[in-house]
Amino acid sequence: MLEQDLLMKNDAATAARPAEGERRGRKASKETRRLQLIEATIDSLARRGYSETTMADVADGAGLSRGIVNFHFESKEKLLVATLQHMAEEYSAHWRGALGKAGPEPAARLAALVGADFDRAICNRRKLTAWCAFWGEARSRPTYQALCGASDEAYHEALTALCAEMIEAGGYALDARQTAIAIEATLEGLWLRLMLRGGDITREKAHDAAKTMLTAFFPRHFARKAG
Amino acid sequence: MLEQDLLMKNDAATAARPAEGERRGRKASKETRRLQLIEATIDSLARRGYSETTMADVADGAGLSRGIVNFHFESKEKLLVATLQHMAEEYSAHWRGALGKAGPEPAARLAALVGADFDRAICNRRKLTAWCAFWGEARSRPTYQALCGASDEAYHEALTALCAEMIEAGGYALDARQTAIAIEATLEGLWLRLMLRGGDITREKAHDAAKTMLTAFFPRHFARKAG
DNA sequence: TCGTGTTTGTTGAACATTCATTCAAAATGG
DNA sequence: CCATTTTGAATGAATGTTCAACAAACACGA
Repeated sequence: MLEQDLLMKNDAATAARPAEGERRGRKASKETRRLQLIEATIDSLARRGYSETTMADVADGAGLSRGIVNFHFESKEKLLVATLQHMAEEYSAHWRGALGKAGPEPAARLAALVGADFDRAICNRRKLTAWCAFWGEARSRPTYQALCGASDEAYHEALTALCAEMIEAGGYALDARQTAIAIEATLEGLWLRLMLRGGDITREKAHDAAKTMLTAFFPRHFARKAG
Repeated sequence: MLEQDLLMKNDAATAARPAEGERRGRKASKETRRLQLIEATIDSLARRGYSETTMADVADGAGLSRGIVNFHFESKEKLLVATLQHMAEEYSAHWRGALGKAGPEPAARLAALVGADFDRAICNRRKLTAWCAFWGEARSRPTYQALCGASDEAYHEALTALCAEMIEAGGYALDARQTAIAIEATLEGLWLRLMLRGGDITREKAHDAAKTMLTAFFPRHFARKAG
């Protein structure tokens, strides 16, 4: 309930905000400060992990005083929920944008969808670590689980539809749903690998592995090239 | 939710009870008690998550007093490291065992390796949740990162070698290393999905998705079948 | 078998620390 | 001058660790 209200507010503010008025009015200031604290929270999650992220560290990271977080967010729990919500919205907007820019060809759209996951803006150590921190706590916190799942719901639909198109167009002997699940799992798994051993594998190599898999599934649409 | 809680409770009860007629109370050997506490730790991680796992909860879960953990393990940190180590060793022994039982055929060995990941003994909610809890903290704790990575090192080697055999035998236009990375990522991603939305997908369906992916990579070795 | 001293394992309360939260007071801006 | 925002110290709760006391197993001589 409350999370939804916050979500609506964020969306409304973002949508209604003119390109000019950044710091005019109390509301804009308030939203700016909230974003600043959310960014500091992501920093802290990435630097210290979930269990060692403290209100004091977030406040320090934002260069503000200790009590400020409880003023803008009611509690630590709500700050973290807002942070996860922010990341989920950013992720969702990102792949939707990538899909919007792609042409009508299913193969190109699929490549765009997969490529979006490896964009610098989304796929960097800071964000991946924060995501993984939330995943680690998701099982025991229904709110996190719902937020992680909600954004993927639409993603799963879009990907399944694309796979179905590809299968029909190319005459592949594949099950669309299972193929979509496998692709999604591979993408998440590659994120996990990038997170757990950033030195071992680069973003580009992970993207290459993802493209290799796409080629394996849809050889008639994607050209095979050496890694 | 309710089912999950019940499942967790059952698991906890199992761990706290004398498993397989092992001796409890005073006569329990040092190693037995350590294992008992490690199991209670996995229970607590699965039930409450990493950040809310406390020494008191572990001790209660094991049916022992508060100070006992600091006697057998020096500190909370060392208890958690020992727990992760225990899980890593169990995982390693499991896939090595599966590989040992498989015949000499590369395809059968590959199927066995992949199938091991979806065995009940390894792939259950309790263990997956505990793994994910550690993953969430791994980035900010080098010790965890090393322990997570160490077990996968050998796995990666074995899988890459198998892929190379398959590629040569079947004349596939694939890069062994990249294929291995993609397969590993898919398996980990499927684990993650099972963890994050256990109600949405079953262990069997995840295994099917993995087999679908194997078939896509090596169509001449694995028969294509629906479902 | 018994008695006795020693080692080992266990308990639970006390302690110190960390941390989220509260709030009165101060600062800021319209 | 009023409403809003920010500060920072105080507060109280939670939690990891320590430790003195206690109990069980053990060793060993009689």
